[in-house]
Amino acid sequence: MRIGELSKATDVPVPTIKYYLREGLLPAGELSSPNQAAYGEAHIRRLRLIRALIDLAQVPLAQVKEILESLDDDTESLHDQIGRAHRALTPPRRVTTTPEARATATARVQDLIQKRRWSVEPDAPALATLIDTLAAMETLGQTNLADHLDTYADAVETFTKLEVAAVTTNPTRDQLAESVVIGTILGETLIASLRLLSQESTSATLWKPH
Amino acid sequence: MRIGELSKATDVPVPTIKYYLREGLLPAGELSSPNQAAYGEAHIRRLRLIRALIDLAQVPLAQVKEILESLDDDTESLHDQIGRAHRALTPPRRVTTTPEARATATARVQDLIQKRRWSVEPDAPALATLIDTLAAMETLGQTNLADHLDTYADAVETFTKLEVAAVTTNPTRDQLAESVVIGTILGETLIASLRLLSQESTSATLWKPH
DNA sequence: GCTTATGGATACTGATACTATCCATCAGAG
DNA sequence: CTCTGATGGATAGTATCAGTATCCATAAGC
Repeated sequence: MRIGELSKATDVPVPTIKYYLREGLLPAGELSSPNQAAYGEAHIRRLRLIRALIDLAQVPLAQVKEILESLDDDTESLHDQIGRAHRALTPPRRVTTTPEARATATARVQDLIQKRRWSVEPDAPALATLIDTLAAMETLGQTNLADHLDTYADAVETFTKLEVAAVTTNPTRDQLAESVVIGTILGETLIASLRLLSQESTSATLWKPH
Repeated sequence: MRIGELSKATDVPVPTIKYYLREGLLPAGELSSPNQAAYGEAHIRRLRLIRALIDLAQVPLAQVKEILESLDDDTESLHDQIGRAHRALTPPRRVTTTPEARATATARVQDLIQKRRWSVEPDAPALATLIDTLAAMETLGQTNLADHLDTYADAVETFTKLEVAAVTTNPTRDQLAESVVIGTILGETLIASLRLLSQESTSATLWKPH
């Protein structure tokens, strides 16, 4: 397959494919002569994955690159690969909330983690985001949701169990890793859009004028 | 309060506050003379809300503006205000999946909506995202999750019920609208980070080397 | 042999979210 | 009452991101 056909198959413009090749997101095709390369099915799959992560999950290109490198590196443990995917989903934030709100939020989260016997690294990226979010809700005078943290955590544990079960049926380590990463990232988009649909429906019945 | 104090109170640099004023995200202070304006508590709140939406929920500035305008416009129905928040969370995507995958996904989603008696506009932004996400999962050979759509939908309905209950205790329409919008947007960040924590914990116990 | 496509390199673009600078004015300290 | 530093407003500049565009020598396929 030449680059034009790859472009047609994935609907990604040729210059964009070239860009991904330059950036190292896509492995080079097999060169038969200095300006002739052949691409295969793997390139189509990879390109589709890249676009799904960028377009659907809004993962920055640099993080996509990291994730892909991690997936291609079979010396890395599955746990570390997941860690990278997580980091891709939680960009570094510099949030300001009142120190009191932060303290309350931190305590609440620590409590949650302890009660659920979750084993979480203290520098987990999602930990900071969770604390910041709770603190922001508090600062904005929106405490109601935080009071139901436990209910949220229950639901979220259900998701995780489901995903682990779904994913461990995968035969090979490679496929497993890819499944987990796709599930983690696209799963988030899936849940978010489902939630919006459910909200819209509820909003329509409760608050739609007339 | 002068702009410098506002800056100190919120930890947002003065030039950034000026920028938000220019862009119409923040209402102007009360002018006492051509170069002297006074800001109040409302400005602090507003600024904190803006930063939470931008930093935590990654909502683009232009969308933040739209949401705030909608919140300030009391002729708009709550349902429409929620609609705007939803649109802010679902940027227009141009995704390519195989037509077959799209068809399957569309049918699946229609089925889900019908069975749950959700009332959703056919052009709801989240609808397209959900279909695209399922189609992408299918195209990427990751069908497992989609088979549990119903379980996800159950959990998500729980969220919505919880949020509606939490929010309808608000006395005034204004506060209600703000609560709903904050809950919708920051709630997403909350759920996402909780999910990552749960995943990390599971991953640590299952797959952490040694 | 002629048109079109290709790989590779380099340069340019548009959007986003700020920062920086300038300036005339003004408040408050000394 | 003067001097310093902040302020409102305007305009210009910057960094990052994610591509697009252009050029060129070479190769494919009719």
